[in-house]
Amino acid sequence: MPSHHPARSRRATERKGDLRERAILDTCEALLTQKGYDAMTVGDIAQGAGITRGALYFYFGSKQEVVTALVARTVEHLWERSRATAQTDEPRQAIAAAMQRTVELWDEHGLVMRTAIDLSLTVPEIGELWSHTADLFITAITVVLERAGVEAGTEPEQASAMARALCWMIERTFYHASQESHEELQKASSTCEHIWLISAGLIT
Amino acid sequence: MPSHHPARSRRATERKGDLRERAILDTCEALLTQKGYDAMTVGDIAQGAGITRGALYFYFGSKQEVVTALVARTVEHLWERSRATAQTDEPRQAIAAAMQRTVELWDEHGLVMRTAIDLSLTVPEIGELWSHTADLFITAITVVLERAGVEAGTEPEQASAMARALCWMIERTFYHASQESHEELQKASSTCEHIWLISAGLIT
DNA sequence: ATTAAATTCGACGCAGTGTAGACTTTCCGG
DNA sequence: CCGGAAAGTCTACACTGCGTCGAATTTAAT
Repeated sequence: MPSHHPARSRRATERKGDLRERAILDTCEALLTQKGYDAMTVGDIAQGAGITRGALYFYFGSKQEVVTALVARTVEHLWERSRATAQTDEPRQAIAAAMQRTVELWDEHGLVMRTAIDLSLTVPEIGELWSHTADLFITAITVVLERAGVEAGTEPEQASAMARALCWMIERTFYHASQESHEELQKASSTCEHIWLISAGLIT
Repeated sequence: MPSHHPARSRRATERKGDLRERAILDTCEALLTQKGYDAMTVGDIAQGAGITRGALYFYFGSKQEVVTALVARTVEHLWERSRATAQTDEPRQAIAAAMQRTVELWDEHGLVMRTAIDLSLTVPEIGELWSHTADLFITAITVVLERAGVEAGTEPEQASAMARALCWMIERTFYHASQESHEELQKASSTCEHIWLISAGLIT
């Protein structure tokens, strides 16, 4: 590993490189849609961004690093959006709002989110990023469950463990639905919301 | 594609090739544990099975084909086991039995099942196999839900859609837990069983 | 205008895949 | 028990894609 990788912390002023870097990530995202991770070559990305392979390696150390950066960019977005969502104390409203937001997130970033999930195993960096994101959701779900009267704690039938299972249910259900259509996503959302409400004891 | 691939339908009598074929799949499974799919090379598999790369390509057309065959073998096992499990009409018992069986399956075949899930996207053959397997589970869950009194139908809040979501919850929860330990798997099972029971309206 | 940093390029080496064709072993009917 | 076909095996090769190197060129600041 040479002294390359000045990919981080460039000037505050907008240099040509910042533009290129964004072009690379955008191209990567587009190619991911068209061909998928495996079929997408570093040459493809470089070409799409209007530079050569050699130049791309000035910005990123590897194909994995490119995708990791793309995931990081997207995940950043998720966190922002999540923070921005109005919080409410009323569990039913909180659940509805959370599901609504989740639909929007998957609508906009479904592809990158699916990619992140797929690569979590093989690219530790991405696994880290995604599991951290999941933790945020799990924590949020836990709070809602407890507020709705589910016993707090980490035992299998208490709020924390249930929140984890519900999170995975939502992740996987949306993962599949987002491959289909927006309509499927909406239906999936209804179903998940329903199970969440039941699990919280808010409907019988 | 040449006239290779006599991998299927060999003699009824046990030929040397059948033995080799099994050795290849066994080695593949072992290597999958040690290094994971990407790091595992065709050379590694061949070496482990005591043959050269060239010889391996006599049995399987590609690395993906090897793994697909391994998944197929494992999935076959799952189906057998599922058929063999005693059926009961009492929902509570049915759920408990199903979860118990699921724990056993993930204990024994967790690695291959995780691999199948990971490769579902990139290897259509495997995706097919796994989605068929999931359908079996979804159908089974649907039956239990309906028997427990959940309204039948495919709308978002009816049995079929709920069964799908519950199936994904179980898949993903076990996927993660099986990477940890048998204990985690047991806890995960309790949690999933609990949510399933609540969703079926069998406990409040 | 000069100098250092930023950026780009083309060429190279390496690893891994899949293919080709020759060679050996095993199977079986006469 | 022998001869040819089928089954199995090997070495060598072509191709693709990744990551690296060093030289050339552009850009920015002094």
